[in-house]
Amino acid sequence: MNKPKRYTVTAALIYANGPIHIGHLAGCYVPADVYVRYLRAAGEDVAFISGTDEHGVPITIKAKKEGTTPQAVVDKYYGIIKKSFEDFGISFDIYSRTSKEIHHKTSQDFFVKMYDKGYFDEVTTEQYYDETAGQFLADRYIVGECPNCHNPGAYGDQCEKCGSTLSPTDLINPRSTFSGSKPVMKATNNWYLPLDRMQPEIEKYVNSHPEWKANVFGQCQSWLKQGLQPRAMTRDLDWGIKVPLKDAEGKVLYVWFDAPIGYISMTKEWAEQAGKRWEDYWCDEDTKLVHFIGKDNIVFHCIIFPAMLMAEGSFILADNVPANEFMNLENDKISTSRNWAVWLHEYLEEFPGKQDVLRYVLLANAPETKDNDFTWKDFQTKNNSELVGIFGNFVNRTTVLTNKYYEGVVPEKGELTDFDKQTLETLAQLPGQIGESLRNYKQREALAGMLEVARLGNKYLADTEPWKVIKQDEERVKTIMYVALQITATLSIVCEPFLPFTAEKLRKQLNLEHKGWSEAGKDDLIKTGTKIEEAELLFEKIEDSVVEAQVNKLLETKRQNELEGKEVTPLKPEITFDDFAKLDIRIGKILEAEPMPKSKKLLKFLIDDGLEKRTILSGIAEHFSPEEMIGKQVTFIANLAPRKMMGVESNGMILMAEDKDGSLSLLQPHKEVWSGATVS
RNA sequence: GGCGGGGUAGCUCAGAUGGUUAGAGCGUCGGAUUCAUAACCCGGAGGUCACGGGUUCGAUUCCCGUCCCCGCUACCA
Repeated sequence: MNKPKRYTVTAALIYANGPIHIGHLAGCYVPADVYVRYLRAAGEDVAFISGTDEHGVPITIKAKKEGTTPQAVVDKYYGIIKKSFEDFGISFDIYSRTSKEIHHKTSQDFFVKMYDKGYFDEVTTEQYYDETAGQFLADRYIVGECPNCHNPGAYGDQCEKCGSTLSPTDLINPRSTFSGSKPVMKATNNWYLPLDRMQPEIEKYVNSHPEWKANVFGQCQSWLKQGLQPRAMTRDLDWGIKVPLKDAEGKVLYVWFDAPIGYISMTKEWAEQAGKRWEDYWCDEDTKLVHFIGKDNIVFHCIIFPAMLMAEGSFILADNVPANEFMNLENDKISTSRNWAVWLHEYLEEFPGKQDVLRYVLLANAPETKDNDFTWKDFQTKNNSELVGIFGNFVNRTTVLTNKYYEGVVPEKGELTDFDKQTLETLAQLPGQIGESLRNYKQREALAGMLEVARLGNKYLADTEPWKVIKQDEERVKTIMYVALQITATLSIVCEPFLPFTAEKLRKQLNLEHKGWSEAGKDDLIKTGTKIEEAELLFEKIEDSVVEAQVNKLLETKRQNELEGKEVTPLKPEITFDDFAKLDIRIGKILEAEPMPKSKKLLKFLIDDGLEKRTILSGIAEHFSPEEMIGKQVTFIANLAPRKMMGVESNGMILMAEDKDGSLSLLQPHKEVWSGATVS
């Protein structure tokens, strides 16, 4: 697009059911903030919008677990999350929430408009219904026995023990978590967005943006190739935004329908406060809309939300969706449930005032093209060698010398040498380069450019050696310090998007006003005669013991996880001896083993059961190789009804014990027995 | 298995519509220096650009195949 008149920048609406960690910051919020701070410094008109997403089933479950209300849950986390963002200098123009009245109304209007235009298909499906509680049950509200691993506490969407993805109808003996009663199937109507019919338009949109990052564009192509499916935009639930139609009692908008509309309703809220027209930011072709998100949201922001916007008809579509990949922590995936994370509120307690250090490290290592790793060792190194050694040190050298030679007053500029001119020329070019990188979402490159300014300063001082020259030529030193001070002044501008707290400190130290990006690089930013403050360190070293303590904390978490990670599965209901006697459990010997073609999990075994050779399939390919299984004695259920999987009939089931860490062990007799031995 | 992303220096990562010596930071080794938080500055070493084929005058960059890692998706009696 041509030069936009204004920018609407959104950062993902975070789900209000937990605090936030460095992964959120690295993947989405710091990049968004850097982009926005740069645009503002460059004089652009920007609206920076985000908030919490407060609807959906997981929040109701969390409330139930904690014995409180969904509203109490979202109130609590809205507060915590908002504070974390403020603490880290994420400069939203508004940080709101989807529980606001204006959001409910905006979402409903949006829905009605699509409805009136005939965009939805009304579809009747059979869903589980709890007659005692008088409500339909979301998948998560149904528990039962997992058909795969027979864990009795599997949920309707997933068994957390074996990881299988389930549908509620797969569960054996389903029960409602509300009343414990057995749910019944009941017909219900919901409204579907026919993404399948809209595919051509969506494809046209996506394909008009080949400049999107490879991970984003590729992910979209993956979805499009598989073919889009109609998607329900309403749910039978009582927590959320009411479906604004007659005969829609007990139905709410699907959380992924209302959440992105939150960007619009929050813009409205902000515009009202700020005296702006929200339409300028959402309905004007000259506005550039950019969504910052993590890679888990790509499909919603690049396909579903644009489809909704197209259907509604009055809005612009995103010009770019610069999604980052994920940030790992010490070689392991960040996980809230396993407490494998650096929580922002904890970080600030342990590293008070060091927001910029974390911002810097997360940016320097931002997962722009692939998943990246955050390690405390690297955190220390980046702090000590780059922020302290290069950035802080240069500023300190300059301010110390200025105070020493001139009592803190910026000296006059004399005759410039060729080297001075060359340095100032380089200085003049860097801000433009950094800005260019930022506009292209190359933030790591931009950050390196920022540090390059400090490097330029260090080199300038090393080459001009004012501490030596002062002994022979005092006049010359004035010019040298003048030039060095100009570099610090430019630094205070170009570091601002990345290190806002440091920028503020530096400006104070130099007694410099807040200046725009276009001023950066000029050779008279800080005027002769300006009094600067005493040198004060911008960053301090981080000692080995401090990062070791953090690593130990994580190791402790790991130990805790191993201890607590698995709970012993509760006992199943009592059975009689006759029930047991129905099972025919035997020992057999594996004669042949081979992987099932086209399957990641299944192995195919030929087993000698004493009577004959039978084929058994088992989903253990991720734990055992076929070779190591051959010749082993195994325990299996011999009279289980045959079942065909991937075209091959399986006659029985091999028994395994699952250890705490999820690894599997064969159940074997303690000395070799004959094939066909029965177990009783 | 399908679809997508990735496999480049000890580490973390850039890059190339195919073209003379493949880059950065950190680490390491050596030098210089003392204004500065033992910081800074200069220089060296270190890569068969996952592997095997193909197209080409020439490929690490394009094509095909294989292997490995990550995500989504299917299979898990």
